[in-house]
Amino acid sequence: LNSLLPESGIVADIEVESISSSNPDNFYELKSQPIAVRSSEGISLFMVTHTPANQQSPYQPLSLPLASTMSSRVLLRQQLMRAQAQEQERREQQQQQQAAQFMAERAVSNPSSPAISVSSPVTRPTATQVPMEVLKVQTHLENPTKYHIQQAQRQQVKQYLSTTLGNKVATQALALTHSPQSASAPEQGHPPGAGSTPNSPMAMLNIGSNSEKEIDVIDEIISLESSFNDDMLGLLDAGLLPSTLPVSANLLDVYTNQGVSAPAIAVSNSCPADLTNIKRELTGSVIQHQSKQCKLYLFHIIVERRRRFNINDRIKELGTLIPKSSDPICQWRANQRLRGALHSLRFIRPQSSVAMLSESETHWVFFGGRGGSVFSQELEMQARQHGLPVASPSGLNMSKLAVEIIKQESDLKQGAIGFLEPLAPLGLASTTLDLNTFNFSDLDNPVMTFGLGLDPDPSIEDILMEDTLSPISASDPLLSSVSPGASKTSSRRSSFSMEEES
Amino acid sequence: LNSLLPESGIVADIEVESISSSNPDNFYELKSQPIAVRSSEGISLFMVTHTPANQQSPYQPLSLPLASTMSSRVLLRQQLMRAQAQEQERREQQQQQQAAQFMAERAVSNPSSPAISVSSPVTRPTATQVPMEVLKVQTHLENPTKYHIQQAQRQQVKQYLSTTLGNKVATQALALTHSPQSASAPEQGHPPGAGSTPNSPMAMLNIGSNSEKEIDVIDEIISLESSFNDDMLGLLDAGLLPSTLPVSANLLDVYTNQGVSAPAIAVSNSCPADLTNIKRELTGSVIQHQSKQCKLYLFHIIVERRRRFNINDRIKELGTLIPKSSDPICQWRANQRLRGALHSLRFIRPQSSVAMLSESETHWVFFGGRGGSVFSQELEMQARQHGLPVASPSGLNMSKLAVEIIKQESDLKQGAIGFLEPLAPLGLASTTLDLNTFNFSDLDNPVMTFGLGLDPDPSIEDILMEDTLSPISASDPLLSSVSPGASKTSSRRSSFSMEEES
DNA sequence: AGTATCACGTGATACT
DNA sequence: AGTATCACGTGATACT
Repeated sequence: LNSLLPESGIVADIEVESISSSNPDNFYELKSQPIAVRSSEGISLFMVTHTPANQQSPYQPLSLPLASTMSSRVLLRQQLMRAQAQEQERREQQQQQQAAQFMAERAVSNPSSPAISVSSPVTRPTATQVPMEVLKVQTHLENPTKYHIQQAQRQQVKQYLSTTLGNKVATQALALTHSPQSASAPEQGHPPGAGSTPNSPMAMLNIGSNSEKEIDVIDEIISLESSFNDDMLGLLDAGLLPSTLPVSANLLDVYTNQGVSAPAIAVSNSCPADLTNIKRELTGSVIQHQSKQCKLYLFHIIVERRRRFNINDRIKELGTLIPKSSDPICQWRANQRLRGALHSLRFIRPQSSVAMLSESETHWVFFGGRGGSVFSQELEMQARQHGLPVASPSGLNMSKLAVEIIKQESDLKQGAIGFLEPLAPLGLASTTLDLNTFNFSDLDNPVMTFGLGLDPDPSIEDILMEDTLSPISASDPLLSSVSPGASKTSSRRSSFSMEEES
Repeated sequence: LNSLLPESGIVADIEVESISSSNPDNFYELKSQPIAVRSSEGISLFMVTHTPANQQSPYQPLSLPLASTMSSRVLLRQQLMRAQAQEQERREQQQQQQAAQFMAERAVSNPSSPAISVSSPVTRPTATQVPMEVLKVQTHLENPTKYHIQQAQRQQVKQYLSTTLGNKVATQALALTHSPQSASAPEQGHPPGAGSTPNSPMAMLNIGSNSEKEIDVIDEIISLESSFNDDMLGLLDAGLLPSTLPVSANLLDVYTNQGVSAPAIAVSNSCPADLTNIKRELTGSVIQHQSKQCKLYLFHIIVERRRRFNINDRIKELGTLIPKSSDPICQWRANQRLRGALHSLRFIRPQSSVAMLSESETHWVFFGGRGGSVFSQELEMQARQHGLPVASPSGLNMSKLAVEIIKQESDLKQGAIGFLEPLAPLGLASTTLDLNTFNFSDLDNPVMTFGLGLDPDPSIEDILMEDTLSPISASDPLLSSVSPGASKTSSRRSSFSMEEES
């Protein structure tokens, strides 16, 4: 049985592939596969390893006559897809054999036997063969994308199938893919996603926790990963690389900001499993086609994918930091997350103008505080009581973030004057302002202004709800010619400054 | 002369094209053009307007035999490029004629006559023909991308050339492209970017300020924009569409958040000019090839482009809100901007745990404040003075963001207790804490804990400098097989929790 | 050459 | 059908 493990691991992967490929709302990685399967009879492009010295592209495009209008990466991709298709066909045959073998060996207690139907990609089995509970996903992501959910579904189906076909396969697949269910015992055979600490962020930390037990499984991982590498080719079938465990540990570090910070906040995780998965898909079948270009090509894809994940995870994390609106839909989109973060940062800290002011010649004292809050209301009231000049530009009302006090003389009278807490990170905080004892008349020639180009301060609720960022519509000038009959009326009011022309 | 204007506008555009295409570090839009020019002798694909009922793609791919492995959009793009190439050739001939005409009409006072060399794309003129001052860019973007700078360069070169060839062309080009120099009089003929309020954000508001004078120029814009539209085909050469000015006004509104907020902060502007430019490039030459698919195709490109710009602009804006590090390089990358924003938001507002706590059964009082600041130090000192239990988990020291006080009884003794300013936006602020009068012994059974899953609080300087986000390197597990001989030693220390297995 | 960044166009998909 | 969103792979490019 142990000798079958490498193959059985691949079989489990393929089974999920064939399930979801027959599913009408299937998944990203599949989009290239129907083409790839057919490409064996269509156009056939082979990679030329002795490329000419065309230095324009870093990937050194092939010099086939057809390639004059096609990029080198297109060729590389086609070639990868073709190799994948062949590999897929080969493994499908193997899998059918093996599925039959399993069925013969074990008495099948489950009447909806998934192992059979799954192995035939021609029919449309989907939900009828796999119980619906398996497709229910519990994730610790706050706003999971459909992408994420589908990935979780894939893994759950994978585990479900593996509990039927064999436990070793299951643990292998889960040790790779960060599934929270890897902590719950897979031997029980019940569909996952039922209980077992679903939302706990600690679930993420269980990755590879059982890895000591799965040396044989890790061997397969190594073979898949190192099949991608020229220099490790000699070790491919040996299965005794010593640096396996640190590699798995690193995979955790990467997605938790190296453990330095934020253990409780949603660890960046939108698609970490896919990185490994897709790499396996990309690399598992091209062992025999390795070259320098191919390596660069795959490296670039992986690196760029990682960059995207980093950015997206950070945007999602920003979404968790801004105050929640009543409508959860508002935080799903990246633009709205960023918008909320911008607003939150803006009314708390008066951004660049502070740094600018602190470096200027005149002595500025800047009181930060949120408009509408106790501080700014109090400051405004005191300012008015003392008859200070209050500049309130049109469109800006008194509920502003910042209150500036310009003192014409060089220094302030000693007292409890200083910067409020929000300015502390700028290194500008000295003492805490005590409103009870502070008196504006202690300053010589104070001048108080409001606004200074800061935002008006509607409630954060309004900011998140209203769409201040001009959703693309027919009134958009860029699209007005595309979608006719719009923006004729409402947008005319917005005037630009005509007074500028000299 | 007036009848020549539409052509001269195109000529100015082409001149910049040919300059930058001969420049080794040239520009994005050019990448497709060498192929397009050559495609007239290479593969020739024609668009079939009576597409079959292949409903898989929303763009209805063509049913050519070759198209089986190629996507519909690839075909659309190739066809667009081909049309562009033909248009380009036609305009180049026209331009050469016109340049000669201009040279014959006027005495050329400038010895480095750019009009001639520029019109021949074969040679390598670049900096020798155009004075270096023209290539110096002054932008109001705080962290301009190279993309932005090159765009500004293009426009400055465009204006420089137009001051030699004719003023009308200059004003037309600038009215389209948001250049800050549009306010300074282009008639003076000196290279732009010298003085004239370079960094003022008000410069952005001058877009289209001279538009009243340029009705004839706007005609050309209309013809370019509406050539993209089926329904406006009848008006194409008429040049009397009434809704022109609102469209230009809208273009401003779109990129200033509809004028509601943030007039002084860097208005989102990374590439607004390009939207118009590229659309002109895309559409100017495909007048005769319009169809439903083509419209959808271009619409999708524009919409997606806009989404990208929105996200990027917001990320850039976030970069202006976080405290400046001494090294300006740190803020250039999107990931670091987001990282800084995350950190800034995190230590000011204790994110979701606050909302969670406020809704819980037990009564929590939460004091926000930055670690190391006066408040938290003071709170810590007082807590220790009163012998309160202080929980300080390993790895977390006292300079933490949050200080929690759990009161076991239902309500607090009345006093000056409340939430600090940073929590006001959550609606949790009641009164201001006065440290001078507040006494911890006023609370019944207070328990003080630090941490609560909040970040350790290094200085913002450290956060921005250090790369806590695991830059992609050879030690990356995903890449370890690609780049051999790394991550053997250092990453082994990071352990995962082995205690989980039951 | 290794390790990144960015803008881009593309296909799939969601919500009216 | 109109108007969006997202993840993706790709080419160009930057910095060692």
